[in-house]
Amino acid sequence: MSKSNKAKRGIPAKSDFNSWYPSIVEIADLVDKRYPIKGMDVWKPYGLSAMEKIDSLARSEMERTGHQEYRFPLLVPEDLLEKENKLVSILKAAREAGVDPSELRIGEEESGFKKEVYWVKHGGENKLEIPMFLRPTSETPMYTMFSLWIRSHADLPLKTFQIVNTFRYETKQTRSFIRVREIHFFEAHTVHSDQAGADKQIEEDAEMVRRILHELCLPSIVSKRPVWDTFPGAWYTKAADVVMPNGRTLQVATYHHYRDQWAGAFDLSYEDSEGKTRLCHQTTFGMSERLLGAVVGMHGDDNGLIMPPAIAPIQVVVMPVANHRDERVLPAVSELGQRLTDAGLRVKVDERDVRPGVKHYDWEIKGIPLRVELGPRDLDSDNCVVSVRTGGKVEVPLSEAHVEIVELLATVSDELRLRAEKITAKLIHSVPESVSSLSDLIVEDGLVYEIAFEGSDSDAEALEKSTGLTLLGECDDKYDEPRKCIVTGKSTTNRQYIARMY
RNA sequence: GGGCCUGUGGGUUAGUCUGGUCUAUGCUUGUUGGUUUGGGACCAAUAGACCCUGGUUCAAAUCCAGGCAGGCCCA
Repeated sequence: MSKSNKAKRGIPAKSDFNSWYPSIVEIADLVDKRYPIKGMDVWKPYGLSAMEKIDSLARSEMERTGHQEYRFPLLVPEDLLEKENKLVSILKAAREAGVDPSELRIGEEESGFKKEVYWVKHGGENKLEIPMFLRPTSETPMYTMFSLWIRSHADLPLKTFQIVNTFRYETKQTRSFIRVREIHFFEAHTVHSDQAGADKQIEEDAEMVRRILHELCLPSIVSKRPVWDTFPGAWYTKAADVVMPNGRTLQVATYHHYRDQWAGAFDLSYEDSEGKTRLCHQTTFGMSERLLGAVVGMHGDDNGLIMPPAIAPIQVVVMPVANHRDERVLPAVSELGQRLTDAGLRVKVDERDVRPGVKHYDWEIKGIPLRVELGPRDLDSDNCVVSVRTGGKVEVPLSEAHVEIVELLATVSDELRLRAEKITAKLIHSVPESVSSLSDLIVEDGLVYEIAFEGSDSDAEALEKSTGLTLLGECDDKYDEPRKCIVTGKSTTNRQYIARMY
């Protein structure tokens, strides 16, 4: 017992986030990174279960808003990409023609995913006439089919989604859940008869993101991405970013308004009620396992993960204590376990023959919100002891346990939200108006900066160059009073954030 | 795209510079048995590794070449 300072299974301190994160995902048994391809982890049951809970949140949002689940093929023939490439280059040309050359960003390379996808070029020994690639996202395969399905205004709106794996050939450093080569991806694609329908869809997407992030107890910054960071072919892109404890932002959700740009490329049109052919308007909405990455990174602590109750694979662990001394214990434990299960909770009864301390540490590392101990002393006093993962122990009357534990879970969620807000607030530095030029802006590593900014592409580039940070875009949350833009001095209510992005 | 570095049991690590004493070290983990059991118990026994291919040499974990895998830095 004098060894209580023994390293907790080698978990580095969370303050050293860049070592803590990769360690914890393996120690908590979410994934095994030893598979011999970088960026492709093996999902272990615990991690997979947490991810499935997140998927369920997304599915229930989809159901609530009238989307239907599909599943499209993994392989895409190369020639389908031509439509997409043509679209992207047309848009690019249009943008360039309408914009002052001095405002153009250099380095916008040729469009398409060619370099970022995995290619399938052989079938057995034979070279394929038309190579195929593994989907990096599914616009191309889906819209090809949509154009067959949609003929009349009665077919609209078409609201679809799928949860599938997508692939990107990442050459940069990979990190579990955050930057991977095989992505557990959620994508919703909708088709509308006019822009107003798509506009409404974007609002609905925003609302869904808010609701999901609320369940995950994650605060976020929602911004409209700058033009150069807009998804290829999109009219505009909005994204939700979560600030990780090391001050880097993690994009966890995006939604794109395509207007009728993609529809033009994929011949997505319908006959309206007057018999006229019109182009469709489209949106997409994407999320991924990054949500789990954000949960891990935001809520975990020196002792391991902390799972938000909404997605905790196990919400309550019930463990017998000193059952070798008292035969009443085991029956009481299984009765309590059953009662909690009947109350709709995800419960695990841990009857392993190991010391209680081992069980506590095991479940603590995995971030189980509540641990219930039940032993002879508790039986004598008609109580049980509940250890709360966010801190503290509570004695709860046995007869009321199923009610009180549900309430305690809610307090864990509240506490996580509170902590996450605090962590985020500490990481965001609001640049005061007195800092009125770029040269006065001193950037410290590990922080996100909030600034008033309204300028051209080249102003933005200057801003990014001088700070070494990336502009997230126009935040949805505007300033109440106009402020001076930090680059141009123009008066604006545009709140923007600059940060190192993952 | 350019440069640098690394590869030893499940994890971590010593040995590599200077080839032989390596039949490869420590910790941790696993397994078995016993004593234990209200927050990481103890004792004993036991299992488990030099990335791959080739070269140099009497002799290679160690030196050389290539491959594969991984990491880091800069554009």
